[in-house]
Amino acid sequence: MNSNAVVQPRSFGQGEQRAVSGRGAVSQDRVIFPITSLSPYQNRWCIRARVTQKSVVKTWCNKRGDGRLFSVDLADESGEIRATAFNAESHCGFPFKVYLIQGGTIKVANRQFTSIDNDYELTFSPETRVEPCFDENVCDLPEVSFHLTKIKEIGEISRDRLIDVIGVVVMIGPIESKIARSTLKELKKRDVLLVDDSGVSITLSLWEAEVHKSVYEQILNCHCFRQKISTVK
DNA sequence: CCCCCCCC
Repeated sequence: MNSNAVVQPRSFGQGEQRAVSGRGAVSQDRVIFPITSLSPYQNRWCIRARVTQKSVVKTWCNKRGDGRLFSVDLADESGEIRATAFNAESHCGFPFKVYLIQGGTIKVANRQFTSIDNDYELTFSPETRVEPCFDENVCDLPEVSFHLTKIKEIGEISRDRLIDVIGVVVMIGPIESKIARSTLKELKKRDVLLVDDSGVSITLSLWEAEVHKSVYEQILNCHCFRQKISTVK
């Protein structure tokens, strides 16, 4: 995969302006749609959103093909949406700032891979345009928002949903070495015990690079964790 | 179009 092939989405042209329809916020001559109003049936929209999370650029190779992708979580006053850019649209220099984003495909989100509370997600296309937003009121836009699940309620949530948990690390296990059954690869594993104000504890398993994250070593400090549910013991 | 997340 050649990183030189990475292309920035086109910015709005200088003289290119949209007619203002008379309702909704307006930013840099664009009518702004709330993130929660986006759906597959809505094809003319522009959102004004803050980047609250971003992934590393990931490459994949499987029987369906290969490529690279990058995803960001976007938030405005109405809510959040996950956005993914593939191949030519993927670019890694997306700082945690506010952008006007227009164009792309809205599809049904897979809740297995995001805790964002939105039925849809956005896929960047060659038509997607991204422009830094310079409005004064962008400071009103939310930063990361967690949708917290109480540890006591984790058992009631369907398997394989990604959830947010806030808790205290009360016990840290040793770093262990395991052999993956499928690949026979050696894996580092560490269990920590997490407790919250619902009075219940749960084991949080850390793998590989996660094992070394110092955030888990601060016993009795409070942190937010965005984790996937697997087997509940 | 990713979407793997492993061990006991």
